[in-house]
Amino acid sequence: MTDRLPHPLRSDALDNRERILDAARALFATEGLNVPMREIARHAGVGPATLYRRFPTKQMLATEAFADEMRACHVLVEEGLAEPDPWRGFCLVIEKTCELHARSRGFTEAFMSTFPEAMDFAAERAYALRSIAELANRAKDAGHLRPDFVLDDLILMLMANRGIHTISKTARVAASRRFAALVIQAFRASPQHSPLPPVARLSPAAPGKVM
Amino acid sequence: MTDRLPHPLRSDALDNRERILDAARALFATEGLNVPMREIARHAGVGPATLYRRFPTKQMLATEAFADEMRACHVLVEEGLAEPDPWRGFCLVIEKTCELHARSRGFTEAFMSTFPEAMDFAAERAYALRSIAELANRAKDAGHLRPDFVLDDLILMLMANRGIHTISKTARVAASRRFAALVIQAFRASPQHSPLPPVARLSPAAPGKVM
DNA sequence: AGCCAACCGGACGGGGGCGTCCGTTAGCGT
DNA sequence: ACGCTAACGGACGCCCCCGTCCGGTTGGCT
Repeated sequence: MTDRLPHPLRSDALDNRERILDAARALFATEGLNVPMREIARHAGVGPATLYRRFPTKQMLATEAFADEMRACHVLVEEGLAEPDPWRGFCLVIEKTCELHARSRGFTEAFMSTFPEAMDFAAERAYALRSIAELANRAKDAGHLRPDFVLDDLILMLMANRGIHTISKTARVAASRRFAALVIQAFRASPQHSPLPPVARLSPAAPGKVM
Repeated sequence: MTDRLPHPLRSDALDNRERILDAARALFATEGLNVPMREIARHAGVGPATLYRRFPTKQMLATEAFADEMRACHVLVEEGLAEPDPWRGFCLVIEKTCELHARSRGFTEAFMSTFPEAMDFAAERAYALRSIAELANRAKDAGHLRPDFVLDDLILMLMANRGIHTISKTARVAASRRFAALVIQAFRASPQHSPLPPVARLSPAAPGKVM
């Protein structure tokens, strides 16, 4: 599940690889994607060359390091879709997504910023967005989601949730929980809401050099 | 209104000073506070030494560069307070604040992150928050703002609004307008909202090195 | 046990930002 | 018109990060 045929990797190499991934996960989570490669290497007790040998580019490292989160994201969306009540499913997805993103600063950055080069995340992200759009439409039909909701609003919320990455981790997941609740309140259909200002195209987001 | 007595500044020096501030405003707005000092100098058509002579630290430069925004922020809050309907005033403050922050990435960073060292912004920020708290209480009493709103929720929203700084400026102010509308919807008192998750302490925000 | 290839990490050169020094230029007061 | 001095900016040394090369080490197979 990890590598292809070319080399089964020697035992010490495989051990290092694992320690590198652990260090990367920890540092990406707390510091974001901008941690120096060498810092990761140091933290893993490994020379810079070894790090570069295993993961020639930071992108490849990030892809492997965030595989778990990526899977969690996929699962979370499917759970939302499976929920019989679409509005409940929609809420679940928002809550879980906010929490997931609150837990790792690096994951948020990787997930949000369509990478400079092609990124495996893009496909997964597209899948998630498509599924949520489906869910949103069902929730609208059921009359629980405000009719003027558009998918870009969700992206807006994800970008916004990204903004809370300036506080300690514990406070952050608490904050993002409350944030999710407020977001849900904002999206809930209500007799008293006034028309929303027009949407802005967000999708071709220029991420401005993340890696 | 600009400098103290020690030196009335020579004409060319004053001219350079002005061009530096212009460049700083432009670059801070688009690139954020992390632009290299030299880039500002280059953009102003000035040597690095001149820049450092006028503004020994980036913090001083930022303080001067954002004086207008700071004033605008002050005025905006006072307008909100002056509004006869507190809920309307509250909404106005949110809308205007979001727009103000959407217009300059650097201002958001400066305003939000209690600077590493003491910052003149802190006082202004404290004033704004105090005033908004006052406004919020009035809006609660009038029954338009949800009773479980706390000031930290507003900070949360500001931090979130900061998250949208990854898109082009035009799209950004549109996005932040819509964001503000959604935020207002989230804060409005409503019979159907469920209890919010507990707040997290945000104020002693560890900004993690901004300058 | 012994060998070989896979693997390791220290060291190197390049690039960029930082804050400061100093020889030169030019504003301004007489 | 002249000179004094504030003001200028190119150049310097420092540090950190980047990605790669190479001589020494060690796992694993025979």
